[in-house]
Amino acid sequence: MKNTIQLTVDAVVFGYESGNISVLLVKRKYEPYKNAWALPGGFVLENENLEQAVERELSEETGVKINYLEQLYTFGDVARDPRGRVVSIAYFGLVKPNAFKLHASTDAQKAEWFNIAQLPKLAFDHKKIVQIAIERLQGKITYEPIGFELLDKRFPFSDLEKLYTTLLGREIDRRNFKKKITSLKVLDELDEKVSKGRGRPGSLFSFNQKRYFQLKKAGIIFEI
Amino acid sequence: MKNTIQLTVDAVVFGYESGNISVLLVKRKYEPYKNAWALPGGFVLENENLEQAVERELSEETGVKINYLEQLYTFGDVARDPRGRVVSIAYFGLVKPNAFKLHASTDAQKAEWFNIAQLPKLAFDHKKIVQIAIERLQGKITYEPIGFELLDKRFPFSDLEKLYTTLLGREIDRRNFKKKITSLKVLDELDEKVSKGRGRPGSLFSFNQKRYFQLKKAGIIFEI
DNA sequence: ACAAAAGTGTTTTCTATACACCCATGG
DNA sequence: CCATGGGTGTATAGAAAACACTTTTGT
Repeated sequence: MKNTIQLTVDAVVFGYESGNISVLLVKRKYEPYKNAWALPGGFVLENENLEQAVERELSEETGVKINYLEQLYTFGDVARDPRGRVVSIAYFGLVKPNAFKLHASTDAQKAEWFNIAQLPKLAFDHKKIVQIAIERLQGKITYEPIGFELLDKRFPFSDLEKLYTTLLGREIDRRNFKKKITSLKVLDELDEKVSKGRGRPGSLFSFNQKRYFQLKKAGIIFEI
Repeated sequence: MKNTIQLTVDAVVFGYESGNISVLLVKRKYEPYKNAWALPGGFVLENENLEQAVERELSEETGVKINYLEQLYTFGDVARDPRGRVVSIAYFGLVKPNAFKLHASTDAQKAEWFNIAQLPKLAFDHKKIVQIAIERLQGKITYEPIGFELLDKRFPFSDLEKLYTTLLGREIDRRNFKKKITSLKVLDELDEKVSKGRGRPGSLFSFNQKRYFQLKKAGIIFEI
């Protein structure tokens, strides 16, 4: 049986910085969709696993090192790519704020972060892929503690709170939220405090990694 | 870029009958893993969508018509198939009890239902795939009303209850469970009653399709 | 009459939510 | 001293869980 189906991976990588959730996009250097914005990604090599392909493409096209990666969905409609039959396995990634420095190369002219509310027109069916990824992010953050993956190792509590209000698109009660998070015991409060220009300085927190992985492994219910 | 990666689909199809949750397996007719049990599935044709491929393979190999189908996960490890690089997109399916009559053909010697607690040794990485599918089924049934997909159109309430106790692997309180389900208003109680040999006969119920699709669309929270 | 399955409400506990004032710092 | 953001507790309402006896049928 001769198979002429091509296989690619695409990555929807989210980053968060000061109230903005961004997606990483690259400007295509070649046809099809030359000069259009698209998700970073490309053909899977025969001797690499899928995750390796994603990490390689991300590194080649954007220089970003991923912090959290999971498979999102596989898109295989017959007509999704003008080059012929191309099935794409989409991944969902999160990076910490210090990954915001980019350097494009290979197949990409440049890589940039775009606020998820102001995305440009995208190549292929990538708009749909991004949409599904956003839904997954919003869904997931309410029942798994993945929000931490988007923050620095040490962060003020207000950053976590702001991340959640941004992602969920609604205000949350600071006291109730802190109660919930505190009850999970995933946060260690550090001695250090940090000031945001004006106002009372806040304590820095960090993850309790052990506890965090325990919860994750247990598939813990973590409703916000 | 020449791509010699092959693409297959595999289906983990669950059926339920009188307290038994079963998975549909086929006995392989050809190498590799000739005579071993495996998930129904096969190569994706260039001009068919992924779901079409699943349905075609299921129909060819088992004669089963699927009632609910969703994508499960894509398995792409380099060494998962001795024939070379084969990436498989696994699907998750549910069928109603009247689908329990099977007729194998094409690549399969025969098709059979196996209780999920007594599976034979499986070809490829299909054991892992089945495991992931079982986790998905157990997870999903607690927050989406997919349990109905496994029952006949008209069923006694005790069947639904038993399905849940079986899937969750624990007893559930009949009164609380009925309260929960009733509050969703997805069930219509029919006038007809049915007896299970001995004991008091129970009313038959059916889904309120409209309400059911409303809930599904709204991604309703449906915790059991 | 007894064994087997169906049907039915109330109480208690826990969790989610609503809500407002004081504190520490920089300008 | 004032503007800005950080920190903290309690009361209420709603949902989940615990719990046991009666009814209907077949044998």
